[in-house]
Amino acid sequence: MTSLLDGLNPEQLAAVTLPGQSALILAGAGSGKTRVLTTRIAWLIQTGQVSPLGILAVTFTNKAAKEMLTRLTAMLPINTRGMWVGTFHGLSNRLLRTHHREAGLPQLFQILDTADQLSAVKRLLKSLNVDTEKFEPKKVQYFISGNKEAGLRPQQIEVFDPYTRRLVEFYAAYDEQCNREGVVDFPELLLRSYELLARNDVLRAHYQERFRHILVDEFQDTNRLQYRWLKQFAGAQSVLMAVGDDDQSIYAFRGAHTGNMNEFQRDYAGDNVIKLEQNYRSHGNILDAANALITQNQSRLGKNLWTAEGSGEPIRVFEAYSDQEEAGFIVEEVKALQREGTALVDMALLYRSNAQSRVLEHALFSAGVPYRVYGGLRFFERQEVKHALAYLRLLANPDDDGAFSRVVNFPTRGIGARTLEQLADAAQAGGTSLWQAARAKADASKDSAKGLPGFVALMLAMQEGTQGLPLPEVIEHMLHASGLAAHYLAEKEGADRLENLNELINAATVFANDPEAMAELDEVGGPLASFLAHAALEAGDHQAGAGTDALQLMTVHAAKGLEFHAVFLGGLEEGLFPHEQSMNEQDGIEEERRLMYVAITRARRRLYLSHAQSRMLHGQTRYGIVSRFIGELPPALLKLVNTRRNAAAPAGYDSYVAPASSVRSNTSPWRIGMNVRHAKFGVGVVVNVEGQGDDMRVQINFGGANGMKWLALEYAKLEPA
DNA sequence: TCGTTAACATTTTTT
DNA sequence: ATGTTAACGA
Repeated sequence: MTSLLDGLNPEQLAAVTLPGQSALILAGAGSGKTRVLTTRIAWLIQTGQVSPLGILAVTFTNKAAKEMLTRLTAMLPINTRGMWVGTFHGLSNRLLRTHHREAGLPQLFQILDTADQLSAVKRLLKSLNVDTEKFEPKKVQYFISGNKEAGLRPQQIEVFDPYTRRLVEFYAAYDEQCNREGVVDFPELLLRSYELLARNDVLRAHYQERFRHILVDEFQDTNRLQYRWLKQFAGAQSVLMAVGDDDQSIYAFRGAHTGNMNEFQRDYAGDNVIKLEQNYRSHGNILDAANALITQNQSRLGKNLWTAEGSGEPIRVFEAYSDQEEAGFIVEEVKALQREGTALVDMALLYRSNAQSRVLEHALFSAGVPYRVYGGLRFFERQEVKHALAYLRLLANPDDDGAFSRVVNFPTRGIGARTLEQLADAAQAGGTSLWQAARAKADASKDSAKGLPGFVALMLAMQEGTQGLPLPEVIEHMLHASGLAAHYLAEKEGADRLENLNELINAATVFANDPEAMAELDEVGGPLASFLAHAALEAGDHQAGAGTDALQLMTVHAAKGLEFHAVFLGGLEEGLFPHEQSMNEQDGIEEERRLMYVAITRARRRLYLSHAQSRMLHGQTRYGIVSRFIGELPPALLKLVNTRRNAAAPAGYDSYVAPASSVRSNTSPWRIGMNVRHAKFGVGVVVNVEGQGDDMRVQINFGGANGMKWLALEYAKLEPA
């Protein structure tokens, strides 16, 4: 009989079977972290140390939670229903639905995503007549969310200046608005849950008694509030296991607090720290490079990856003249690897920022290489889907002013800014929601066919018409009754949007038939509310093309947790990677270096690093020098593979150790402001110069009929005039 | 109310 | 270069 424990290395085994004590697991990249986590849960259950209901397992992404459940059901013949395995937000949602009264929330509270939250802030600032030049909505939103994530309510924030005082007032008013409307933003889900347990001794005791084993994934990414949230669930006999890798902490910019790892040691684990350092993913050279790089960071707990496999191939470095040449090189290599039998899905093009994908996409498209770009707009974030969801939200909770504002005049039904302003005033005066105010107004009005009364009639009819219908039919009814379907049908470019709306019905059908998903949320508010929560908490994979063999394009951030046979990392230039914005930030370079570490450790067998001397950025050519990170890798592991020139690498590859002088001075004879003569266009003045050497081109104003011209110096015959 | 234009900003991202 | 949003005029 095979055991769960078969095939684990000694450290993994120690982590999986650790008896009754809390521990911190430092799990390096590719060290079998997820396996340890799921095997431990399975082992605890199988050996009868805990019932499935006694487990609390928390992840960051829905994907990770799903993966954990899938692996768990493969290992154990148990029903995962009712088990608390999920994301911080998903579990908070469950807690708050169950105890909505104690938490001071309506049962059907709606969840605001980041965009909804921003429009709520805008609406608030408008109602307070705030000058949005002085207080940008984005900044106010950032302030509110930031403080919530630090666990702070308005009255707990220390104020030293009038500006902050104002922000705190907005925060308080914003909370009031949300309470009035029955909506909850992302950080509020956590803060509300935390406060609920912190204040309610009975509830806290209940959950602490229940959860004997608490496990957290990606612990290095937790923020302060998440850690405090966890601590509320941990009772005297709870055993905690936090799994993380400080070297892969790349989300400090959004509030992740690596200090949590030290605090966790102090609070729970003590010396109980297990390091998983054996890597099952990459060949030796790749790991040596990663180790050498990350050693340069000062603040780390310390860890060194090793592998039982051989060194493998050297890391290939390509130095391009331009981003275009870089892209061309990558495409050629990809095609060569494909010819040798590597599937495209097993190769990835990684970059620091999304803007870099454009050139790559262009080159791939021209070469006919299928590719798939990750990131970008997700399904539930699309405009048409948001409109549809807003109608549904309004059906579930008419007092949701955000949803009301979004659709009251969409599709347009002749309700202008004037009307809405009056409505907002009336609502504010009467202390009611927009919907209530609109109803009052409609009742007083004679003509109920159009305008605001028309909208009120529409919603009332919709409420009635959807009564008792199954979820997909509710949506279908809404799409037609609201006029959304007709609107996008009439629109020139509306076909895609219509398709997405149909896809929404599909999603609802799938959701309504998925016992797991329904079981999770159905008990707490009905299918519509469950579906809306699902839409808010799980933005939806931008699927399409799954299953086909396509090259993978994504940012380094998005690649975390993934692995590929071959990885191409482009744009290794100072200012781009490390990003220039990071240089001003506290510990910015160290986070960039961790990011580089993540990128390197994605590769199983082959790793390409490339950089370009010139690159189009924001419509201008920028000249960059090679990233310091290449210089931080042991030269012996690198191989320069430029084929077009420098067929052989320069001795010792020293130029990378001291990246000094790639910046060229502008030696061109053509300068801005200079008068020049052209054979055909006559005399003009140089207004702009771009590029280097043969690539150089100048913009000249010839005036009159010829006007502005861009001329390539390689071809245009110019002389000073 | 709607369509056009000017201004603007532009690292990374999940929930 | 490019996409998005705010302001403006028909």
